[in-house]
Amino acid sequence: MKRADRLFQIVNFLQGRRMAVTAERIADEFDISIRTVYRDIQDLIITGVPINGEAGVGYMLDKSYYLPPMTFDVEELEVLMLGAAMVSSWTDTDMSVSAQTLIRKVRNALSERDRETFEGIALFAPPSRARPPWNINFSAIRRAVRKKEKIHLDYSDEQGRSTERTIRPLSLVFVGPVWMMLGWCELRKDFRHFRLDRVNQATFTGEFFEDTPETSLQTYLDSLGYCDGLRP
Amino acid sequence: MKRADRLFQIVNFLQGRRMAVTAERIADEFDISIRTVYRDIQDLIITGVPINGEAGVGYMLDKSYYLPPMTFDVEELEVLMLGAAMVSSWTDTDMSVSAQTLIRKVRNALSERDRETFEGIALFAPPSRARPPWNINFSAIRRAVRKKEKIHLDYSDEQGRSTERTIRPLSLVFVGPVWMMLGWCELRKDFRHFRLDRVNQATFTGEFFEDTPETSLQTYLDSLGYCDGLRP
DNA sequence: CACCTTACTGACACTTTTTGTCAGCATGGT
DNA sequence: ACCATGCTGACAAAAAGTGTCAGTAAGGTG
Repeated sequence: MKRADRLFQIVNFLQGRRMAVTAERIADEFDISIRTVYRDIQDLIITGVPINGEAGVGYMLDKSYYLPPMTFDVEELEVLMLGAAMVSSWTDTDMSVSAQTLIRKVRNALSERDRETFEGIALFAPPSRARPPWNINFSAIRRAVRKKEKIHLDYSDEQGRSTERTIRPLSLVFVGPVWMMLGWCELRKDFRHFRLDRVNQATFTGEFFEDTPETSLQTYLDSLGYCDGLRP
Repeated sequence: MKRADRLFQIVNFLQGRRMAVTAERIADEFDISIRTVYRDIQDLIITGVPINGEAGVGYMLDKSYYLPPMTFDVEELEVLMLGAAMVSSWTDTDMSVSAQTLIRKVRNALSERDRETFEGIALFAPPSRARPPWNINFSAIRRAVRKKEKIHLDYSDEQGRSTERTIRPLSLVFVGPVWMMLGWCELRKDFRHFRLDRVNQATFTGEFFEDTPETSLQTYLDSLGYCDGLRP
């Protein structure tokens, strides 16, 4: 079991470094010889962990997230499947594709018999009627949230008046059939939310922001007393 | 690597048998000695796989689903988190709890740095307004779908007329803010769907059904030309 | 180009882990 | 009481993992 453990740890070690790591560094870390590192890495790759090695550089893990072996009960796995199906129905094409991939991956990991259990638990009528169409890239917004990149918005308010402002995107909020972006508005100096279907144009500024005590998502949540576990 | 592989396979082997399996049976299957089986099982348990052994009986895996180590890209993991959050907001309490558990499990499995990436991607306003409340147990219906147990329904149709019928539950369908149950109606001898918020009473009959070519979910889907990947 | 760094491979002796065998105890079911 | 089975300890044999060394290939840099 010693080796198996080490293999997990190596993945963990590689994960969360944006620079390449040399075999020597790994050997030092785990107190093993470089030769053994090469052997370990090879076995990891065989197992399907997406590690890339380059001579003269080192090792890098593909920007991917490694989950160790886990067990779920029926309900949890059902949530996973249901959730992915819902996402597939209610977001944009890019994400829908990812949702399908996720579902396929997980299904394939189950034994034949278990797969049947999750057959047809839930279907989703496409929300084409109810959902107002938006014309900005959903995926791009999620990326901006992750990277904390400011967005310049051309937005129509309830009265149809068009305004422009720069906001710090903090989160996406799904309220009915409508997606909204929650952000800190630099114009109003306050939290605001923007319906995606009312955004005329979104420009990604390439400017990044840091959370401050006044502008952080946490602050907003606290101000709502939003502690009921609805946060992902 | 041989042993690590076998450990996975043993879990796979245990999974999907409702009767207990003896160590001897496992030893035969993998062509190893019984002693080794005991050692393997112990290591699996240490790793967290929920295996129960009883003297005089054999081994049983808790009704749980084991996922081998997997890698996801950002998008896929985001779908998982988003989906679970959506399920948490839009289904009943039981399932909401499972959704929270799922989210917690996955978050814990990620490295500290990665966790931040998935902070606050999406929030969900509780759908209390839009969603008509239902008074039957969502979880129980899902169980009936899984077990293929007939349900006796007291249902109010669009005109408010109350009818009773026995149906074979096939799937749950989420159409807007509304959940519906898709089933084969034994009264009408056809597929029908029933809004959960219009169900007055549901009785689980304890009677089970087998899919037939005429009454299967697949048949229904085929009749719709429903092949756009929206199925979980 | 020369030179350095690093990934990668093969071979072989050495070390550690895994395995099978055997012997015995504990427990659940009949 | 008896059987089937889980579970543990000990020890030698088998297998897998490891370090060392020697060498090749592929990036990067001056």
